[in-house]
Amino acid sequence: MSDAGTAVGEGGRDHIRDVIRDDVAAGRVGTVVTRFPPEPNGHLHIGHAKSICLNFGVAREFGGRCHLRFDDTNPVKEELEYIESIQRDVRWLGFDWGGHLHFASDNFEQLYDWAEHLIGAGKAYVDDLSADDIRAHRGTLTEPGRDSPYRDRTAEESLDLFRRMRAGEFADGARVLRARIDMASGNINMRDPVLYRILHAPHPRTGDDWCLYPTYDFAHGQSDAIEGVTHSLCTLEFADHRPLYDWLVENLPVPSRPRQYEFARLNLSYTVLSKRKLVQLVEDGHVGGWDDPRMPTLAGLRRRGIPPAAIRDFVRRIGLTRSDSMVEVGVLEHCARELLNKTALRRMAVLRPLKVVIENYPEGETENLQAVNNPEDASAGSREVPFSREIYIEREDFMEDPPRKFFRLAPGREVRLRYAYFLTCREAVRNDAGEVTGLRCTYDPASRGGKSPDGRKVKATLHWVSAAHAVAAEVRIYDQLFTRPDPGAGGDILGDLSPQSVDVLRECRLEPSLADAVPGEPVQFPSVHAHSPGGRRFRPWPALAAEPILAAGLAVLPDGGPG
RNA sequence: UGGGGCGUAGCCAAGCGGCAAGGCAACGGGUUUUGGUCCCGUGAUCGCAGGUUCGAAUCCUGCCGCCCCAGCCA
Repeated sequence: MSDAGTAVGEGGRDHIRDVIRDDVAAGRVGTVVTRFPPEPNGHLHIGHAKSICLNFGVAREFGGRCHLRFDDTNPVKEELEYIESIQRDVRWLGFDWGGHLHFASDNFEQLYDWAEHLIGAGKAYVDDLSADDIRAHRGTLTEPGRDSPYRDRTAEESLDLFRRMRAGEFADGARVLRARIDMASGNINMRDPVLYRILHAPHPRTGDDWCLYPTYDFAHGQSDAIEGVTHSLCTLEFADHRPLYDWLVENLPVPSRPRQYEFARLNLSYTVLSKRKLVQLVEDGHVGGWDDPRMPTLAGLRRRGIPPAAIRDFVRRIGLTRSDSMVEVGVLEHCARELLNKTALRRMAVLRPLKVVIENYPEGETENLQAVNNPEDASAGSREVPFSREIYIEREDFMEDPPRKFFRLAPGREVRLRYAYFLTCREAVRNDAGEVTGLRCTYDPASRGGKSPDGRKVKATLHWVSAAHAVAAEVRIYDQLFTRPDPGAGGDILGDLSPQSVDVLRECRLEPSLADAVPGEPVQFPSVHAHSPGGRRFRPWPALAAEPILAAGLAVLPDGGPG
């Protein structure tokens, strides 16, 4: 275990680890080899984190290895940019593939040879039917399919055609290579699935070398076999493909015999994890980009200040099963809070400033007070915070006519200024419109540090910032992107977008030490009772986890859940 | 009416024939220089109905419900 939460790779007990344990115990596999196989057509999100933690975690637990393999078989959708970002995100999450960076495209030549092998064995044929005709022949869920008129053409003819497909003689969609399996199978994936299609498109890695590309089904299992993957772990929707996966691996002279096992994909409340929908959010400008703090992408979570160890802990907690489930975001938020509470530095920041003049504090004087960096961690030390006659406190920490349950400042009431002094409100200052523009207060010089010598108590502790020393900043408060736990379930995803999921506060005042904040290092603003843009009150913590581009005057507040 | 999966508390999830782990959430109470943290306390007879058994969430049968599959996407 390194930092709080789970160490990289720590796993539990589940149906997949049970199988692997048995395989190892029975001597069926020597070195356990897994792989995380993203298609480079989008950014990784929290759902992928589940698979990444599983694959890399299992490899580590069993002393094996995990490969990072890009399933780059569809050049029309894939881009180099994603190949880079995916590697960066996997590393950020805390995993390392060593020298095992692979690409399905590394195997294109071998896969092509195996396709010819299948043709030669009478187990695959070139079909001239159009995509529409193939669909029409496929049958339905309850009716068997019909043979293509080209299904029985000779191996020689298919081979000739297949070679000419590679040579570029035909247009996209003109012909495909199909496996000859069973058009009457109840499993539609076995009704002569397409193995190769013509695509005159440049590939991010192989350029113009090919004009026909293998489908996922033809590339995945064979790539596993080439790499020596022993346990090919994927989500439930591929369970239907397992018979095909097995059929191919059994009918081809592959160097090893991988096995596929499935687990349920992650569903998180109040967000969407489908690549198509995430792309839509980005492309239609509903968010600032893939790394918008409201996005469930790893890049977005990172900007929101959620540490990778919190994500690993989250994955460990939600378990691994074969049953569909919807995990509440609260679990993720809890993991982030728990870790951040132990590690984040505390700093004072006033989001909506209200000027306070301490009338009995000497004019022009400044003193430095000691403030603890993290009450949960003494080794984090302390810092000095300047204090003076004029300070800012949170506007909402004062109420002229407070209700029963309001414990903070009000006329005549005494509270504590964190790490400073006890403060008593004498009166509110108003402008012509009658709005409170400031407070006149007095302090108790004997309460320096926040302790009352006579033992009297106060019901609240306020955060504050010295007016003359404060750093001006913009703070953004983010809330959930969607208004319902199951976005889109009522029809349109866009209709469930929260009308205002971000609030930009431009008048914030931060304590001076924040000017030196390390970008990306989470910071907590104790006692900030942030409100979501929609008015919902966040828990008083955690307040900020920064992408602190504080240099640019920006800080980010992570979701806090309803308070 | 085809094939493949799944059904244990609000949400996850252990359990694999012997008297239903744990986590999150929620609700009480205590501590507290964060209305945070921390601490203590509070919840299920296991989709339904039969059957087998001394005994079943765990075995059998039949229902019911939910998810996935008809891309030349992955």
